Amino acid sequence: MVTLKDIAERAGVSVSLVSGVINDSPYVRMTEATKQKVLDIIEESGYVPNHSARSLKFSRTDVLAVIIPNISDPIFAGLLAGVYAGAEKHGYVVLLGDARELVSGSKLLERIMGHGQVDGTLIRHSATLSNDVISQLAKRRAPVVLMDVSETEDLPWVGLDERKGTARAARHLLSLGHQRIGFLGGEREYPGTQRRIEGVRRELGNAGLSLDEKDIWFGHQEPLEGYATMQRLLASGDLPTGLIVNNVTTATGVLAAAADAGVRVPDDLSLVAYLDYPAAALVRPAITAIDQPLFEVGYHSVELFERIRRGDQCESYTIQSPAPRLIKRNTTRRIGPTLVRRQTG
Amino acid sequence: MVTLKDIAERAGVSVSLVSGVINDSPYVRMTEATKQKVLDIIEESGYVPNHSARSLKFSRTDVLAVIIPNISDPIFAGLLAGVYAGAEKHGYVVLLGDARELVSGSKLLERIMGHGQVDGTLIRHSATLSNDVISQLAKRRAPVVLMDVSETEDLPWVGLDERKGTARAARHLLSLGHQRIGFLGGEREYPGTQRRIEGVRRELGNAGLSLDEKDIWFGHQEPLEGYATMQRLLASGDLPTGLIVNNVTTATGVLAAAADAGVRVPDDLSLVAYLDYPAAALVRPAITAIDQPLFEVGYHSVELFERIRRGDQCESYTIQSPAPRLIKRNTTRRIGPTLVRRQTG
DNA sequence: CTGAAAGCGCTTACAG
DNA sequence: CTGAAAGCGCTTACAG
Repeated sequence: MVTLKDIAERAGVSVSLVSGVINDSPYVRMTEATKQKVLDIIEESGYVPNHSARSLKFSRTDVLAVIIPNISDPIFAGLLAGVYAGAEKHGYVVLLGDARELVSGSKLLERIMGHGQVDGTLIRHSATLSNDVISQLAKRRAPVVLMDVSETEDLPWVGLDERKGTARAARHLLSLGHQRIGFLGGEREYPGTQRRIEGVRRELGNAGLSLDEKDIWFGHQEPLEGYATMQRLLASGDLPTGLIVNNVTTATGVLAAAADAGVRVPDDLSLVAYLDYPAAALVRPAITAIDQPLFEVGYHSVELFERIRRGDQCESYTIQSPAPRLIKRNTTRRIGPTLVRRQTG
Repeated sequence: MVTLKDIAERAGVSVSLVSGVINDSPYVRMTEATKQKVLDIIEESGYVPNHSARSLKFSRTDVLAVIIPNISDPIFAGLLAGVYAGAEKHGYVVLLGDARELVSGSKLLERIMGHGQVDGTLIRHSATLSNDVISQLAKRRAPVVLMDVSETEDLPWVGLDERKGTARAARHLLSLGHQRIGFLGGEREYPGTQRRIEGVRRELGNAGLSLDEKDIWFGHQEPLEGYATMQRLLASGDLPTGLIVNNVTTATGVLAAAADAGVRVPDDLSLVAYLDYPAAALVRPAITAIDQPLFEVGYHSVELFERIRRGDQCESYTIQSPAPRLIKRNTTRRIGPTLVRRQTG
C-alpha cells in the first residue's frame, strides 16, 4: 500500500507538503513546480488516501447506516433511491441493513451502536423493529432520523401525509358510487396504519358515511400475508364493494386471493392501494394506487440528518409536495344498479 | 466520546491494561480484581472502541461492498440474503450499491476503489457495469469476487449451472408435448444469457429438435422491458407454443403483454421462467419457474472472499447442489391436438 | 516557502 | 503483575 510517506520520499519533500497538496490546505504553500511534481507522482503511483486514518483524524466515516423493514420489498425502492441520491450528494455511502437482522449480538447492530463506525442512522420504522433498539440508538451521539414516520416526539423524522393519501383513495371510490368501503392491511399497533385509517374515516365522514369496524382487516405487509388477510375477509362472506389496501405490496396478495376465490376485480370489488410502485402497473388487473413522494422522503431524510449533524436549527417535517396523486389503472369501476353482490364463504 | 484513556484514568490503570482486558490479550496479565473493576467501568460508561482507530491499526474495515445491477429488483433478494448471512458470519457489514451508481466521480466508486475503505467487493455483474470499472477494481489490493457469474478467467467467482437450469425448463416443456420452444429476455452480450440459451439448445438437440434463431428474443430484464420484448414477439405473428423466459422479473412483463394481447397463458402459450422468487407465486397465472440456489451463491461468495483474503488456496466454483428444481405453477400445460395456434399481429 | 512535531484512539511488543 | 513507548496513516498548527 502506498502511503503519504512514500509519495513524500519519491518527491523529495515532506509529508506535510504532500498532504497540503492533496487538501489544498491554506496553511501549506509551495511553488507551482513542486505542486505539479507531487501531483504527478500521486497520479502515477495510484495513491489514494487511507480512509481509516482520515476517519480517525476527523471523527467521521462518511457512511450512513440505513435500516428498512425488508430489503427486498420493492415498496421501499423509491425511498431508497431518494436516500442514495441524498447520500451521494452529501458524500455518504450507504450501509444498508434489514431491520430483521438488527438483533442483539448482530454485527450490524454492533456497528450502528458503536462509536465512529457510522456517522448516523436512517430508519424506516416498522413492527419488526424493537422500540428498545430505537431508544438505545437515540442515546448515541450519532444522529438518528426516522423516515416515512411522522408525529413522533422522541426522534427527528421526515414523513408523509398518510391521512391525505388514504383520503384521496376513499374520495376516488366515493366518486365511483361506492358506499361501503373497507380497509385491509397494516399492523394494528403501527401508528402509520392508524393514520391511514383515520384518513379513510374522515373522508367517509365528510360524505355522511362511516367506516365500520368490521370492515377493517389488519394484517402484515408481505404479499403472502395480504393473501391470507384477504382470505379471512372473503371467508366472512360479507364484502364491502370498495377496498382500500394499506400497501401495494399487500395488494398483490389480495388480488391473488380474490382471483382464486372467483371474486372479480373490479367487477365484483373495487380496490385501490395506498402507495405505488412501477410493478403495480404490470399485475393484471393493473393496480389503481395512490402515489406518494417516497423518493423525497428518502432524500430529505438525508438532508435533515446532515443539518442535525452540523448542529443547524431544524425540525421534523411532512413532505406535502407533490400531493398524493391517484394513479388510475384497472382495479376500480363505477358501482351500478346492476352490480350483483357476490357472496362467498 | 469516552475513550480508552478515560476508562484507564477512572480505573486508575494504564491504557494498555484496559486494551488487554478488552481483547483478552495474552501479553497483558492482571489480577481478577482489576480485570473486573475495568470491566465494570467499561460497562457503566457505555464505552465502545473507536472503529476507525482499530481499522487503522489492523488495516481492515469489516465492511464488504456489494454491487448489484438493481437494488430494487426482487430477483436479487435471495442472493442478497445469502450475502448478508455470510457477512454476518464472518463479521462484515454490507455496503450495498447499485451498479447504475458506480459511475466515474461517484462517492460509491471512490469508496470501493480507495484504500482501507472496504475490505473487498462482491459484484453481481451485468450489462450496466462497465468492464473498465471491473478491471480497475481487479487491480486493487482488496479482493473482488463475482457473484452468479461463471467461467471467467480474470476474477474469482461463484456461479450457477445456468445451462442445466434452462435445460430443466426445456425438458419440462418437452414433456408436455411442446416442440417449438422459444427463448425470451436477457442481453445478447451478457455471457450468462448465452449459457442459458445453450442449455435450451442442448436439451432440444437431445430430443431431435432445435432452437430456431427467430425464436430467440433478446431484451432487458425489467418488467417493462419484458413487456416490450413480448410485444415484439407478438407483433411477429409467429409464436412458439412454449416459451422460456430468461428471468422471472422479465416474465411479469411478458405475462402482462400476453394478457393485453388476448393471448391466454397457459392455454395459448406455455411459459416457464428461469430463476424463481416468492412473488412469482402471486402473479395470476402463477409463474412456473426454475428454482436455483441463489442464496447459496451469495453465501459462498462471502466464503470465497474470506478465503482469498486470508491467502488460502482456493478456486472459483459452480454451486451444483441443490440442483435446479422445477416449481410447477400455472403457466404451462400439455399441448394437445385441440390447441388452436392463435395468430396475432 | 517548507519541515518537524503532536495527536486522533487504538494495540502490541518490550521494559521494569 | 503492570506501564511507557512506538506506530498504524493522516492533518494541522507551529517553527524555521
